[in-house]
Amino acid sequence: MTVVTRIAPSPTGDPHVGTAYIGLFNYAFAKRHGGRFIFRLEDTDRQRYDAQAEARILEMFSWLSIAPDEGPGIGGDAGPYRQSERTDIYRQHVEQLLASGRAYRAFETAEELDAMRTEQKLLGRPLGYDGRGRSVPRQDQEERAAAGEPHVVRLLTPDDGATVFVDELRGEVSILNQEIRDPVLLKSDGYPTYHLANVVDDHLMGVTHVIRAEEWITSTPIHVLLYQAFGWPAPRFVHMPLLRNPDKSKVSKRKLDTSVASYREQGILPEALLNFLATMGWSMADGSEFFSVDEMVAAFDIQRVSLGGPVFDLKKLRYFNAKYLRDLLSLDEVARRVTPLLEERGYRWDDHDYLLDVVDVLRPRAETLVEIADGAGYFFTDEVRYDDSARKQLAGGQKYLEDLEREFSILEFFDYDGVDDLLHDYVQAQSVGMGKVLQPLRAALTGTTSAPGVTDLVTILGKRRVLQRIGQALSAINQGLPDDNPQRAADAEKAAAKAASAAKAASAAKAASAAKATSAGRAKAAPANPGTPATAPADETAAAGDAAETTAGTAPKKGGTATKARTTPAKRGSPG
RNA sequence: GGCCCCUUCGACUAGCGGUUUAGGUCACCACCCUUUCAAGGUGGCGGCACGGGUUCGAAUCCCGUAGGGGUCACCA
Repeated sequence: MTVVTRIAPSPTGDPHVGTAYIGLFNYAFAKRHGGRFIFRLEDTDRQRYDAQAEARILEMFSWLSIAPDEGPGIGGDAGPYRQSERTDIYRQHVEQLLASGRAYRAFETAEELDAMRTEQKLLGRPLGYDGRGRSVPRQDQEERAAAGEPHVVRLLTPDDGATVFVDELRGEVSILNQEIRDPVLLKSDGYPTYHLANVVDDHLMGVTHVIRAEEWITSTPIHVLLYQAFGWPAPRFVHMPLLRNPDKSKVSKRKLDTSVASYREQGILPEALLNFLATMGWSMADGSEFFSVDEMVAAFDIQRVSLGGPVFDLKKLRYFNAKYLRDLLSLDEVARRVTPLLEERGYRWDDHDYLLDVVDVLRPRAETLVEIADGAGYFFTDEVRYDDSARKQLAGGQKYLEDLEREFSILEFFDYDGVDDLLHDYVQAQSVGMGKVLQPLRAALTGTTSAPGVTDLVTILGKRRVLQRIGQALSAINQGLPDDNPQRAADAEKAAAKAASAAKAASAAKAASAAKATSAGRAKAAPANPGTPATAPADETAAAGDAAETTAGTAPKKGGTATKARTTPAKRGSPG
């Protein structure tokens, strides 16, 4: 018997992490046993139906590389795979149950059922359908149905005893039949309910293992009863623990971001999401925590699912993502994936090695693709904005910047070692701390004080841009560091506006208000340095690459940062 | 509330009667490295929900209690 599993989402909102989660385990189980994984659309709720959803869910699985073997738009022998296209099948099966007396037509209106529930609540009685429709004679049921009276079809369930099934992870689960209240099989709109469609389809599609979320556990007896009513063997059941919000309730978009597309937009990698999801309630026997889907499949054992509901922890997801970004994926791969994000921001470069250098120094400091792209600005545009800490450094670094401008301009070998030696020599000659000199330089180069190593920055940016930026910084210093902080400028603008409105009252205030507006305007109009997004200086990068030949084999410095050891064009040894 | 499921550090988990002074990871803290920020290294904090049994021996088995979750729709 070949194993067949399925993922059966309903096309409602955004593709959900829970769907990805259950899909992953169904996929892993099927593949581990050489079986098939089916995608089936449970679109029987016409009220909540979202026409976009099907394509988006499929797109999600495609992004995750969890490929169904059968499904809508994919094909397969057991189609159609949209339940809305199988209504005839369900109707036939309902007829069968009606004929055998295992189901009956019920004519209560929604209002009547509401009233029933209200009464039950009032009397403190157990909630649920009380089976009142059972007493309508079959003859009457058929006549009323034939006359076009709206109705549903309900499964006739036993009142006594219990229905037992085996959950592969929990063992026997037994539920008293009195808890099962003649569930609706066919709705008055002619569409089947989940229970009917699910059982009929799982049977017809040859599903051998139903792997679904724990929330289904209490309705499994309904399904078991249905299989019995049809005279079919039931599949095996596996109920996965429910993913949880931080407060332990089941994941919901009210309390957590449950949209896979949203994580994708945030720069989460599919590999990381999957790996993270895999560790929710499951672990590798050898204890490894980083593994691909293929590795998971190869080692998959459903019995290693743990039953406590795992909390979906954003921090850990981001950690996994960061791990993939800096260690598990190749530099080339990461570069390939940030490329569209950089292009979106209008950044251009014409030397692929330049991109690699940039990504190489940025990725250990980022947790998502978006963070890499967001932090890459100063590598692609000369419009450097100085933040508060940067201006502080600049203010005290004028002399060093002037010196370095001169030194760099006469530096012949503008590669990692050349720059590094120059910097060290200079700092030593000044007999000051490294930070004293390098922080102002970093600020001039990037506009921030938290950035990659200065030697890396200088080497990657290249001589021309380094000199240009130092020049820009020096003129900014000379102009008294005009305030180009966007936040501050905005604040100033706001203050000016406020002052302006206040000025209406008092003419005496007019002059002051005008002055303020002027200063705010100047601040706003004084970006540190005009400039357009520039192209990476390919020549300089290439020059650095050439020099790399001599140092390519250099072992990482002891105690040095990993970044420095393998980062720079020089060290990476990429001839332009 | 009835029924069902679950219960190891704040979070994810390893553990399936003795190899355990309960291991790993994230988070957090400290230190190291260090030109900033990261990364990395080292160390630390912190847990078997509780109570009974069974057993020579229990985190591991049983019962009870407590807690958490799910479910009680013509939604899935």
